[in-house]
Order: sequence, then structure tokens, then C-alpha cells
Amino acid sequence: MARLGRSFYSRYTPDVARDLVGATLVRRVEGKVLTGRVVEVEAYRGADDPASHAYRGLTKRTWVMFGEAGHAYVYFTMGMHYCLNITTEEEGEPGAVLIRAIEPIEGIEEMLLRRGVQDVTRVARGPGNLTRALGIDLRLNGEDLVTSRELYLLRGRREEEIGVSTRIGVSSGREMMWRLYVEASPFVSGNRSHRGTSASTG
DNA sequence: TAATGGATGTTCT
DNA sequence: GAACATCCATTAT
Repeated sequence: MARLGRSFYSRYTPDVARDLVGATLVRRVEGKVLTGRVVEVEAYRGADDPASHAYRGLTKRTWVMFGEAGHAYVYFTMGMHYCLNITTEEEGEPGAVLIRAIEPIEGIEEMLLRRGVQDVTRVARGPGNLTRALGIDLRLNGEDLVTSRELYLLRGRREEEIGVSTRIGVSSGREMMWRLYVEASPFVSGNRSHRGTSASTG
């Protein structure tokens, strides 16, 4: 499998989000290799997206979203959780894709250990759980996934059935159907109320 | 099946 | 000082 390069990320964010579903996320930490298939993502943009951190412009927190595509944007939220995003768009144009869930492939035992749970379908389900399972925190903020040894993405098969819905946990920007997930996957977060319309990819 | 609230801390007004 | 791209257990329907 080939690592995704700069040009993959330097595109319109919802398109990148769609193409990231099915990719393989690789995390190397403390001598362990942890990998998983991306099964759920959300797109966030800039001035045209009130739900985005970058909506109100460049700040000390959001500068990564305005920079070069293909970097990790990690932020701390709700006093407890870290969330992992991958930056998108041309430099200067803010955008990022939030990775919400993966289906664990390699290093499953290590992920279960880090989370303190037994259920594989829940170990990396939801953005906060995912970062905990993979040992991702603010030290990885700004990491370049095109060159990093610790965190990167591999091209995956294109998924057959991809579901589309509004984004979870946001109060504004509800008209944008920018949450994308593998329709049949039990590793996806949310519940029936978060199920949107189904869309096939050719 | 859906709504509620507590833990917890950074960012922005 | 309020809001927040969360999670989970608890409570209400």
C-alpha cells in the first residue's frame, strides 16, 4: 500500500473526507505498530463553515488548519479528549478532516489496553476514544503525515456503501452533510438518529 | 429509543 | 465567564 501524498490532501475538504474513508491509519508509538481502516470522518472548512474552528479566522489554536495540507491538527476538547484531524486545501485556505472512527487491524491488544475496554467495536469509535486508543495527543499537533514515521495514512480500497449525514455534536452548520461513514460498519459511532442518507460510490 | 448531566480544561469574548 | 467538533452512565419516554 502506498502512503497518501501532499496532492491527495490539497483538495476541496469534503472530497478529501470522502476519499479518506477506507484508507489505513498507521500509528507507531513506543515500539508498537497500531493500524486501522478509517470508517468515519467529518469535513470542516473555514469562512463558509460556522461549525469549524477556523470560521472566525486564524488563532493560536487554529493556525495548523491554515497551513500546508497533510498535517495533523490535534486539539483538546471538553476538558478530557483529544481529536485528530488532517489538514486539507491549498496553503492559506483553512480546512481539515476529523477522523471519528477506525476499524482496528494491527495492534488490537495494545489499543484495548490503552482504552481499558474489551470490545473491539468500541475501542476506536468516536474521536476521543480513537486518540486514546492510538496514544495521540498535542505532541502530534502539526505533524506532517507525508513524511512522519509516527503517524501517516495509506491508500485503501474505495468503499462500496458510504453513508452521509450531518455532523455530530455541532450546533451550527447543520445544513452541511459533511459526515461520511461506511454504511455497514459496526465500528462507526453515533446511533440511528445520526443515520443519514445512503450514497453509493461508483 | 431519546434526553440529560457530570467530569474537566482550553479558547475566545 | 460561556462555549465547546466528547463520552458514558443514568433517567425519562
